[in-house]
Amino acid sequence: MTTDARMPLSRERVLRAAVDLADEHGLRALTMRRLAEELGAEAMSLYYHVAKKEDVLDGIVDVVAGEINAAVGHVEPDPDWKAAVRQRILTARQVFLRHRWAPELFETRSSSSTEVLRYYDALVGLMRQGGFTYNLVHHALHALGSRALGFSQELFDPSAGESADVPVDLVWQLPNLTGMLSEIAHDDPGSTLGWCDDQAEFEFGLDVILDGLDRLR
Amino acid sequence: MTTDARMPLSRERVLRAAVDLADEHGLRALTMRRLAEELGAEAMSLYYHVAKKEDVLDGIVDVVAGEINAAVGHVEPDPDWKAAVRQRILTARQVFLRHRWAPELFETRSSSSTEVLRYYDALVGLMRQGGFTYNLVHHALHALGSRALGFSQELFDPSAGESADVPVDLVWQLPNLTGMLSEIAHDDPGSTLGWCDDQAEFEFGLDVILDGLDRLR
DNA sequence: CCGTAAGTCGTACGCTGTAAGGTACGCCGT
DNA sequence: ACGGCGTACCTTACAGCGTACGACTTACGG
Repeated sequence: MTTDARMPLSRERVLRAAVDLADEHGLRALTMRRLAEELGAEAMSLYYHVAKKEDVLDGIVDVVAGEINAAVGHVEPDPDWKAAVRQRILTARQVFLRHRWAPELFETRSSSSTEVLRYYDALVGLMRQGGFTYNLVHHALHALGSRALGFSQELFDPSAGESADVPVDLVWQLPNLTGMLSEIAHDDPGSTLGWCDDQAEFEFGLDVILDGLDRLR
Repeated sequence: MTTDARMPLSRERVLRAAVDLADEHGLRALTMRRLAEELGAEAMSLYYHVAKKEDVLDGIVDVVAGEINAAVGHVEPDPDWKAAVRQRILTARQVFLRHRWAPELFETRSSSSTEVLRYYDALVGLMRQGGFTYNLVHHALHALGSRALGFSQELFDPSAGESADVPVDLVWQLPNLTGMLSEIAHDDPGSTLGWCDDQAEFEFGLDVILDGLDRLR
């Protein structure tokens, strides 16, 4: 688990270890002491390469965004703007599936990672080529929200509706919800990102937005 | 600031104080000691009324969702499903504008607040009346994501692109982004929720999705 | 051989959530 | 009247957190 340890520390090595730690044990396990331990060093040694913990968090956002840019760099271009953007976003999503902690982090960082800016720049370029005005691209990015980067935080967990921790008398007050949940065979708990955000639902929402934007083009 | 203090503690009083504290000083200031201080009590006294801090966080989510349900209860019904849903969501959004910390919290809670379930139940009912199948309603909720509740976390902060903390050589690598930002007079920093989510952008994205859903109905 | 810099570490401080146990008070049955 | 008990609150204490500060080790140029 702990890498060979006697390699010299560096900002890159610290950030890569941080990503690995978050991948394996979640964001909560990412503490300076634990991170140092993983690197075979002491907590305070990290501060020579990193300003503070916030810097580590900003850094791993940049690392993940870098992975996204590397991934989308391999997709072949498509003359149809919608297919190109769609493919790009779905490719980016694959990276988030490897780093389940990333959405939560991306949404709470305020400073813009340069890799994220690079990603958006290419996305803007794709839409411009597709005939969008700058103004409409701007609206489009807002409309897509986090979907532009490849994830969407879901607030609604249908599985909770059928789980037993909801009191029975409350269920009677939720006729529409229980009706829906009983009809929807929501039995594909496969590749979820966050809670209940499987591939089909993500693509459905994405296509609704992309089709809507296409009509406004 | 601190309320009159000699009223007896209760779960409700603790949660209301927690909401007030978060409103005034942010989520980071919401610690058990600080919360107790605000109530004129000691930290450990709170644990008689709440299980743990997570319970407080779940509780204030429920409080906010309750405010939303109270607010949407006053909107007059509309035979047009789209107008009804739209009005409902925009009304809910007003509540989030009063509690800027709430989006971040809503997205990191996994357990479903009963008030949130009630909100979704009514929303499902509205769409069913509008002619949606349960299956399409389900897709619709996923497509709306956090917008269904009245907020959308924005990842892209255009103001960062023009701020000086981005090095000049990087700006040259972002022609599309700088082109867009120079053309967009993004000078309405008025009612933002999170970063750069003003009313117009929220409504634009919402309408794109609602129109798209209407066509699928 | 020494000065200086880079890189690492030990110690300590103030903060966090909360486990464990103590204290004051009102209501109860006898 | 009185002992016991549940309710509500408090005191103390502990492990873990981020990190300020200063000391240490090593490498290297003069």
